[in-house]
Amino acid sequence: MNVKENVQQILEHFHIEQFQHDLIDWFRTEQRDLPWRKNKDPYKIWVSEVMLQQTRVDTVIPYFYQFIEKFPTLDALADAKEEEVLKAWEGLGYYSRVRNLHAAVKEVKEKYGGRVPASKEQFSSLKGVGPYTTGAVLSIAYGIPEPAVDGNVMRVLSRIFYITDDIARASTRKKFEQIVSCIISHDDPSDFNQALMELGALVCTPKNPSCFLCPVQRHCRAFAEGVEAELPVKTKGKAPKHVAFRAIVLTNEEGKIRIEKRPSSGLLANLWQFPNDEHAPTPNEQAFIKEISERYHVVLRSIQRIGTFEHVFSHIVWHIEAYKGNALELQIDDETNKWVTVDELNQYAFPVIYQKIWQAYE
DNA sequence: AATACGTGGCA
DNA sequence: TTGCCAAGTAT
Repeated sequence: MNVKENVQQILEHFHIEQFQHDLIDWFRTEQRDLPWRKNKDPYKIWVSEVMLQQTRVDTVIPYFYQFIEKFPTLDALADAKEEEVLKAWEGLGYYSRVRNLHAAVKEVKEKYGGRVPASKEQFSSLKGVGPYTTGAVLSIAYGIPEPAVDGNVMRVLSRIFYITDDIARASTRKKFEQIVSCIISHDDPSDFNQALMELGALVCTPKNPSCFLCPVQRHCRAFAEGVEAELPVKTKGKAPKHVAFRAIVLTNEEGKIRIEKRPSSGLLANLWQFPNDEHAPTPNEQAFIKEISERYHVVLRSIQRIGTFEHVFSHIVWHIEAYKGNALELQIDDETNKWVTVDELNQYAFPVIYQKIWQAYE
């Protein structure tokens, strides 16, 4: 059976207009008062959608306020230095999101005069703009009936239609996009898409869904069958790898701190960190002293242990043995290696794990 | 298709 | 405490 026939079959006996009405009516009275819902500024909607990728609403809210205050318009963000943009994102995670957003906004300023394109083709070609963000921004900001299928929507619809496809698989999202394309309200695509997500966040939750107060309970096949707790089907990923290494808060004779910029791709790209042996973990403290002395061209006689730190990423677990040490400085700064004062330290974006090490040092 | 890519919250 | 995330995208 091909995809279209499959979707046809799924939608058989489904009351589309009644569903739209029940869902949107609920959304209009029950939706949360969120900062990105104050207006339809495409730039602000876009920023919020990028921040919300894999990130909780409660976490995003303070970042959104601060980011918009700092970069109130698309042009303001386009004109900003990446250093400042990354700093505004510090602690939010998935930092390539904001580097892509920065690049995309620059492109919009140059090619489209600073106006976010309402064309699916043009908008979706921008860096960091995938199928979800395309649908979300075009529907919410411009009222264009495009599906915006995120984890909430897949969960809600897997229950409504009793769909048992594994939502961890990339291909499954396309099936849900087909379905949403068929059932989306053309009168109000914005409220429809947001309502589906809001329902997933407030009522049709991953655990213990509140079916008794669900506005679309009468449309839900999983509820009718009593299987809502079994859905959605989602296979789990593999266990993260463990990596152990050392890091050091290195001061010079002026009391300045040595920091270095991480590579421009990969984990925590372009963020700053303290000297470490992440890529070639040394077997003992003496070897670490030798390594740091040679790599940074400093005279380092002794180090003191600060403590052991663990940081869990989605795919890696870092175990860092942290030290402090004072060194005789023999090297000049460049773009990616600097001696900075304690005050200057807060201009640079650090991964959370290095913030923890700094706090322990102070 | 499968994996890389962050973080903090919650049961 | 350990697991599972939460409004995804790039490769």
